[in-house]
Amino acid sequence: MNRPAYTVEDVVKLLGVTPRTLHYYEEVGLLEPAARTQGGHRLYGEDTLERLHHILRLKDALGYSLQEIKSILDTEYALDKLKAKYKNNQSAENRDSILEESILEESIRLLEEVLQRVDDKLSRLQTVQKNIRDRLEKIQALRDRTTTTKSHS
Amino acid sequence: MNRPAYTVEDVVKLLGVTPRTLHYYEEVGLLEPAARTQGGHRLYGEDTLERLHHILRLKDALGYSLQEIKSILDTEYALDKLKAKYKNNQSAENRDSILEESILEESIRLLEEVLQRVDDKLSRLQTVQKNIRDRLEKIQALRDRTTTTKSHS
DNA sequence: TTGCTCCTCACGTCACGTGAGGTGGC
DNA sequence: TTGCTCCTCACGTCACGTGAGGTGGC
Repeated sequence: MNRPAYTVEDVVKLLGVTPRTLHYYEEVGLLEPAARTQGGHRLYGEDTLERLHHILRLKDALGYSLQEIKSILDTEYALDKLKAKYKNNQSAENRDSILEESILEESIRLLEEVLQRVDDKLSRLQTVQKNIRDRLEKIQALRDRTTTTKSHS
Repeated sequence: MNRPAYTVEDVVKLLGVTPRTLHYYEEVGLLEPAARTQGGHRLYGEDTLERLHHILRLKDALGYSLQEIKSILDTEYALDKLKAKYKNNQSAENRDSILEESILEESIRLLEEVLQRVDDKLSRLQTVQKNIRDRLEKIQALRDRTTTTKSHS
C-alpha cells in the first residue's frame, strides 16, 4: 500500500517543489518520508505524496500558513481514524456511540470554514477576471484601430 | 482630485492591513503617501488607496511577489500615460504614432499573462470547492444518521 | 569511475510582526 | 492635560533560497 517509493527527485518533478521545501516540511513536522535508504536518502510513499499535494493546495490556493495546515491535517487524520473505527465495528450501538464523538462536529465546522474561504477566494477571483477581460478587450480594440488605419493609408 | 486625505488609521480600517505593511510598502517603493502632516504623520489620497487595493489583490488573490507587483504597476502606469497622451492629441498621424509604441503590445502581453494566472487559480479553486462540498455532504449524512437513529430509540 | 543528485549545516532573504522609546492630534 | 495613534529604529519570525563541503546510487 505504501509501495511504490518515490525519491526526492520524483517528488520534485511530480509536484513542482524544491528539495528544500521537503526538508523544511519535515523539520516542522508536516511531512515525514516513509523511509530512508541505507545511505540516508529520503523515500516517499504514495500516501505522503497525496498529503503533500493537499498541503500545497491549502497553501497556494487558500493561503493558509503551515501551522494552520498542520491543525487542519490533524483534524482530518482524526476523522479518518474515526471512520475506520466505524467501518470495523459490527454493533449498531457501538456505531452510534462512535458517531457521538466530537471529532465529527469539529470536522464539519472545519470543512464549512474552509469552504467559506474557498467561496470568498472564488468570488474575488471572478471579479478580477472580469476586470482584466474588460481591460484587455479595450486595449486590443485600441491596437486593432492602428492596424485598420494602416491598411487605409 | 487627491482630496480627501486618509490617515493611516483610515487606510488600516478600510483595507485591513497593518501600519507596518504601509511602512514596508513605502520602504520598497511600492506606495508613497500623498503628503505628510507637519508632525510627520502620513496622509494618503484616493488614488494611493486604489493603488493599495490593487496591490493587495495581486498579492493575496494571485500570489505575486512585491517585486512582480512593482513591475506590473509600472507597466500599467506607462500605459495610462500613453492613453492620456493619445486623448490629448488632435492629429490623426500623431495618434497613430502613439499607438505604435511598444508599451501597447507589452501591456497586452502582461494582461494576457495575468489573465492566464487568474484562470489557472480559478479552475484549481473550483476543483477544491467541489472536493470539499462532496466531503461535507458525506460527513453530514453520517451525522444525520445518528440523529435519525436517536429519534428511533 | 564519472557525474549527477542526494545529504546536513548554516547563513541569507522576503514580507512583514513586535516591542522600545518618543511625539502628534482631536 | 489625558489617552490613543502616530513616528522611527531595530530585532524577530515564517517559509523557504542558496551556497559549502561531503557522500550515495544507477
